[in-house]
Amino acid sequence: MNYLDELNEAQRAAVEYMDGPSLVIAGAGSGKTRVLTYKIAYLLEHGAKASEILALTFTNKAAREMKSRVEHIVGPDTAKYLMMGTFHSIAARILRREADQIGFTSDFSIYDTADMHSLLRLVLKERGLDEKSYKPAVVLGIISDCKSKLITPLQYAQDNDFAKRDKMAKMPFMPDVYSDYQKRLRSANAMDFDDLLTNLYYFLRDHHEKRREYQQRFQYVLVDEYQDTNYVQFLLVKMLAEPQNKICVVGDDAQSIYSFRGADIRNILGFQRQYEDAKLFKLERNYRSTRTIVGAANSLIHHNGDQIYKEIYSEKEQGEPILLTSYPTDRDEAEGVVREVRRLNRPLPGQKSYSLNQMAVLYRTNSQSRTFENELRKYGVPYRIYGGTSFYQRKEVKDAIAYFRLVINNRDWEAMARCISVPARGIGDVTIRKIREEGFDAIAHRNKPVLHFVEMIRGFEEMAYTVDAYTFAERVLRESGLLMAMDADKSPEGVDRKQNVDELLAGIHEFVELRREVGEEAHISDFLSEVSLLTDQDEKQKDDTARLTLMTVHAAKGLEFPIVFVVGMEADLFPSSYSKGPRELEEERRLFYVAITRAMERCFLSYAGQRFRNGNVNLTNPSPFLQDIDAQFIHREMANHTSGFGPMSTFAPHPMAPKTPTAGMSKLHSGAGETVHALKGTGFRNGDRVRHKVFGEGNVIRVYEQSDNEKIDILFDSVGQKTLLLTYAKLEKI
DNA sequence: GTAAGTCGTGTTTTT
DNA sequence: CACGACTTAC
Repeated sequence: MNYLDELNEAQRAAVEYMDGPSLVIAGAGSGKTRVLTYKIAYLLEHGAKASEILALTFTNKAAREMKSRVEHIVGPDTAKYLMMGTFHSIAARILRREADQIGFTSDFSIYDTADMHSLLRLVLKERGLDEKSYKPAVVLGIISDCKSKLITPLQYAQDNDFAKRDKMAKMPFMPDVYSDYQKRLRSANAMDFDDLLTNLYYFLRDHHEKRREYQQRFQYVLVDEYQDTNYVQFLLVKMLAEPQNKICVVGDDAQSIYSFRGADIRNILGFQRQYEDAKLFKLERNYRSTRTIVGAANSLIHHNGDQIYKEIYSEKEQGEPILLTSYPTDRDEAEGVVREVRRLNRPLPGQKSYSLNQMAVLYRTNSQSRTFENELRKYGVPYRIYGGTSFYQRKEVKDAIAYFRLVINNRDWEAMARCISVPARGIGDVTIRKIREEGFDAIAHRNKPVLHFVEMIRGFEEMAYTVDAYTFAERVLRESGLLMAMDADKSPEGVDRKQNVDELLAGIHEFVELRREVGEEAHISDFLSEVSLLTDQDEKQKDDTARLTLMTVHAAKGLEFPIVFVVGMEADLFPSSYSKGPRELEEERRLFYVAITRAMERCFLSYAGQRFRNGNVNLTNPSPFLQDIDAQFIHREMANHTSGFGPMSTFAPHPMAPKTPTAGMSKLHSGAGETVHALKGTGFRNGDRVRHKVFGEGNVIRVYEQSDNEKIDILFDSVGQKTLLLTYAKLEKI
């Protein structure tokens, strides 16, 4: 086959080697996916059976993409036998098959974050523990951390260091909490995400025959994004690849950005120590970006210590320098970026034009998207935000799915709690607790609503395996009263929620149809086992309007855009204020590296002198990372206050400023010491002495007004070292 | 038992 | 600001 000609020397060497363990260090934009897909094709051509190949990814999207690309080369008939998927989905698939051997049924539920949260709260309540010291997010974090390191509740209880740490954190009963939590999961016939991995590991470790069977089956093991594996994933991969160790891991230590989720960069750094005969392939040629972008990224990442040495290079043109712009406020930043987007989208004659699809705005935190949304809406620029709460995490969708879950696994208490309370059917917390303690039967005969509920679910159970998933879902949601309750809610959010549930039903319908085409009938349980691991933000777009992409840097990993804006380049934001330690700082730097290397042609960086955060205006400093990029690649500029008032130094009223006060002004009280929201209007006059909530005192130099969005800017004299230009802040008069 | 009002807290998040 | 958890009032 001539596809090997499409590979460079390093890529080709990596593709052709499969006699033993190999590590492919794939720099950003170096054709990593290409190597993986061609490698699979190559294996298939050289005698491997599709079913012998196990390929593990981190996202469903990555798995789908790789599968479709392999399919393209070897054809669907071969490709369909490949074992390809995320760690979690492959683990779930095996565990469902072997469930009875470890005390679960094959219909076990998979608990997502919301379920885990509510289960934990139940455990805490039962133990009479205070959620102030046992913060659920923290506790779940500790538990997850333990699981990814294969520390059982028993081991946890015997560990003195943990005991000491928990005592300091005022959580002495952590071992009990952990243990209760696990017991509850088991009795609910449920696993959380981490359990999928640990349970599979323990199962294979303890069942020699089964282990040998799977080891035999998976002759070749390939792992994508290896830098993001945690300890249990490392062990699983290692175990499955034994004894022949035909294992190939692909990754980039410079793009390891998930250590906060348990990923251990040492897995990739130590691979060659783990397998002493491992071959190392480095893909250093970048096919994505200009030399400037690659050079800038290199200069940045070289400030990190621990890494596998490599020098990424590009053979493309030098390209434009990275433009670094400083703005007075976050709003100005958003406006400036939107202005640039529009300019690039609809350029002057003779200049290159870019579709909105070719541009992306990347930020550190989701909350930064709002400012951009406002500006984009103002100018009617179509955009699309990735991330946030995904479809299947939405309350209304979870409520609907809870019915299916409960019918399939009637020990799933979290699902039950949801079903019972939506729609409201006169069963409250007290009754739910009683049911939990005494069981349904004890309560049902003396409680009408409960009896009715039980009978309803029983009725659904009869249907579950006799009708297809769609018919089932539709009837359950209708007969449970959920659809009717949702129709009754005429509020805009309510209508929105109904739409989401309708979309869920449509999705189930599509699922059933797809299965039907292959001649299978899909039951609701089939849908459930597929959907429980789809946290995936639905890719499919309603129309083909070109849209500007907005997303976090994390979400951007693996993607590329001709034009990339990395915004909010400020200290305590990027790098995050939570990342003060050297290790954390290095991870943030890698994150910035990921951000820059998304850009193919042009990269814009920006920061604002002050930023509205958590209801306050904060003065900011430029990100220290900006110093890490070699100055030769950067061009700096300072933008004026662009919000429509003219330059900062001019105090003359803007021609567009309204002559009369803006709406809401009369409502405002601004007595001494009273907190006011400048957003709603301003009771301030030029020359007022004011105290800002965070930064002390100053004189009001000028009050600007703007009619179109009811936002008021107030320019102050020096507060600390800076002049504040407040757009929406809490102020006190003094 | 439910619906409206106050309080407090606040990264990133492939599964 | 903006959301979720808790408290208060029906």
